[in-house]
Amino acid sequence: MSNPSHQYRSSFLGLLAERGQLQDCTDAGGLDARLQKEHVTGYIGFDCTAPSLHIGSLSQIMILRRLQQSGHRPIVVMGGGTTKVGDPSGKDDMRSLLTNEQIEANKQSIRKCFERFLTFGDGPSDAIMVDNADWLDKLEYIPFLRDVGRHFSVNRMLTMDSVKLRLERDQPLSFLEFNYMILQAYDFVELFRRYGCTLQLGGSDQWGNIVNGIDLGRRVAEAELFGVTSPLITTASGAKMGKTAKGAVWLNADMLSPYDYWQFWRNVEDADVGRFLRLFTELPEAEITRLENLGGAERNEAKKILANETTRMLHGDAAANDAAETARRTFEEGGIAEGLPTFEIERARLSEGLPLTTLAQLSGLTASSGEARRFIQGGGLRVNDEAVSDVKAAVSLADLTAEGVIKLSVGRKKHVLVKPV
RNA sequence: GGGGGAGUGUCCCGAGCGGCAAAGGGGGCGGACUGUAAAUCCGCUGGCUUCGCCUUCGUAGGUUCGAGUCCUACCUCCCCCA
Repeated sequence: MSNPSHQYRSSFLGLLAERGQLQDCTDAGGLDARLQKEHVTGYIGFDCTAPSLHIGSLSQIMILRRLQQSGHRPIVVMGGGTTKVGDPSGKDDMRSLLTNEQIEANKQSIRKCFERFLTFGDGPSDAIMVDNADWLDKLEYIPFLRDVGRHFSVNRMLTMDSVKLRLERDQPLSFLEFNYMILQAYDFVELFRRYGCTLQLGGSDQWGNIVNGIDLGRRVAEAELFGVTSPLITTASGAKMGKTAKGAVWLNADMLSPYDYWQFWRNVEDADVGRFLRLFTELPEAEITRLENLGGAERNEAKKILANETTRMLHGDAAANDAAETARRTFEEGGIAEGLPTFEIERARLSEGLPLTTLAQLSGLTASSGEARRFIQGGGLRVNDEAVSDVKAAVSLADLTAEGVIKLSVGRKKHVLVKPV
């Protein structure tokens, strides 16, 4: 249920609604009033299951940013504690357990990217970052059960989607994971006590966890807490956001280059452009309306703007400009742009002549020489923009272009420059 | 504790009388068509020094000329009984 923005008086809820990031809300009227009259502290928790967040989390990050822009205080909660337990929501099978060392390393790696989206500090609307391991690790089992566990009915826990879906599909659910919702609920209460946090935000799959936290807060702390969820973001064709052939679309530059990040946004489906501009940029509504109504090939202009804006926000102006320029030269001029991935090889090896399949594999263009062979057979591999048909073709210094490199390509979009050294 | 069932190509789902690099989907990638889009059609979707060799079907052994397929033990999960 998407609510028209005019229903809300507070700038924050109005903004979320306008941007398509409002799915559900507990006591919308009460929260709306609260947001108008005081600084509200709100949080979102992030798992530490990987060394980087990916764009599946980007909508959540944008929500925290919008919370801050609306004058409120965001808390980024790193799930250093809850990741040790594993959230069963939306997953069919049990995740393999990460070691404490892995979780800690992931946490350190993830935290950096928030600085690009939020302003941290000590002011009333400055963001703070905390790790729920700070309090979860120290819990004592029996006292915790008596203080918190008694407020949870197993009967009701079994009806929560995260649990119910597993059971219905005969998928295993360990007792460890079963506890996740209790810990997340407890997080909310702990954040209320420590920071006066009264709002939890999250994806729609977190609704149950959020409501549990609100209930628990009322029971153990007489707190009036609120919850807001945002829609699960999918592409127009229904796929989950962010999976590509190479894997997830990571936010950390060392996991996915700014150029590839830019390309991801440049290549979204037509039908997604307007929605993504609203979700992932801060362009004004009027401009987005104009862009999404561009027809035919002009739609590409809207995609470039989407790519520029999203890349700029994550990686900065310089990286976004570089990516755009590299793309322009590669695709619009069909030329050779320095921004493309470059592979260096000893001049001597090249002078002897090297099988193309080997070079494609070495340079990382293809995963194996066998894959390179298949691409050649399928007419998908090019040297200096010319298709190669001979599986046994060799490459040598004679293939250097005027720029002194050899451009290898697979498909329209994947290129590597081979440079002799 | 007892009985029954399941684990297949490291993207997923899923067939598989002892001859299997292993059916079929989905997804992905490449080609054609386009606008670096969608839809459609075609092809590919273990590795290598490729007329051949090597590694794969939960783990470890065994039977066999030959095992994903049979036997034994173990691990994990599901269901039923206690």
